Amino acid sequence: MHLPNPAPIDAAPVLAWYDSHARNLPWRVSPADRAKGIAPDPYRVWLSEVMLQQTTVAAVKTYFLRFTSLWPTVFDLAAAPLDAVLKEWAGLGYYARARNLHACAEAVVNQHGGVFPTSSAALQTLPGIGAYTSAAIAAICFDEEIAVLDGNLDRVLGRYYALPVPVREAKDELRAALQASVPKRAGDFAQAMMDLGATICAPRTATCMLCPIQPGCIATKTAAPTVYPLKPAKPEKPVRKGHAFVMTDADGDVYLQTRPDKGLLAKMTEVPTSDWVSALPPVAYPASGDWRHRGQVIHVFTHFRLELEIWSAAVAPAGLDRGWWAEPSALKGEALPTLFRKVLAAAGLE
DNA sequence: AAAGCGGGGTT
DNA sequence: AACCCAGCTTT
Repeated sequence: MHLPNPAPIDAAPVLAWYDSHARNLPWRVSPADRAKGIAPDPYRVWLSEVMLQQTTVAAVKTYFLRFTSLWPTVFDLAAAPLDAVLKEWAGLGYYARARNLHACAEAVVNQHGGVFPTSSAALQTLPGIGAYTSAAIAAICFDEEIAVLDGNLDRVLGRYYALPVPVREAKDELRAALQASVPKRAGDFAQAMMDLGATICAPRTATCMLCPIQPGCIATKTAAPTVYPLKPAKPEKPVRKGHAFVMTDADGDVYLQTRPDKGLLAKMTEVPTSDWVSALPPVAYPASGDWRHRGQVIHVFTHFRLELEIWSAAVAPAGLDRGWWAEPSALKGEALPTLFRKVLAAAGLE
């Protein structure tokens, strides 16, 4: 046990702070409207929460507006082809989220009549909805009195209790301490604590004099509150190298194909590449042509750094039957991850 | 329990 | 250039 008998957080000043300092977000019902009995739309809250998994608010906003414009209800999203969803998700990353999002929409429509379940336990059985997201939806939409523990709260609680070990080693204890603090306004409390972590108790700075829970905070009494939460040592990122081949035909169309069903960037659109390995392999062109080297693209993933040599050529289409030829003007609408947009840009397209 | 899985905003 | 984000799923 790292937190013997932790004191609960006093929710009252947190809610009072939220009433006057809540962020204005496209998927959020303001605390004033919530007090009038206006409830959030579970579809919009769910969509925003999935987009926000490991992704910043700033990056999500435009995607959220685009999705809700194209597909205003869960019925619309469930009826859309997965392909269309992947195209709209392109650039946001973690593409398994988009596949699970579509599967979840289908499950809500086909198994729940288009109505989202109202308990965190039921929500968590749906694709792409785990411990955090189920709690967030249940609290925000239905005021279920449940602890909503995300990366912000890891930091806020790690500091509040001056947690002496990395969060991963005390997750259950933090959740229990938070659970003991949840008030009736559970949804506003969850959002308030996340806003607190995003604005006052930020990763590199803590503006403790403005913090509504400073009185009980242990870290603020120390010389350097931001040393919490303690971080585990990070492993070094390996480098992988390879070649990417941008081919055009006589019409100037570009050769594209779909990535495999599983693994990195699954089912997304790409141009052909070599394997990505630690030592740059000899170049093996996928078709004959006047190949030109177009420089290098560097792209950093979560668990490795990728360095691709970019080659382009006009080729005869014979033997290329796995993919398709796309007009350059149509590239914008393809399900191209950022990596391959960089590759096409290096080859003079896009 | 650990690994795999993107990309960009912020500092 | 490092850090880290409203985490989930698979192994």
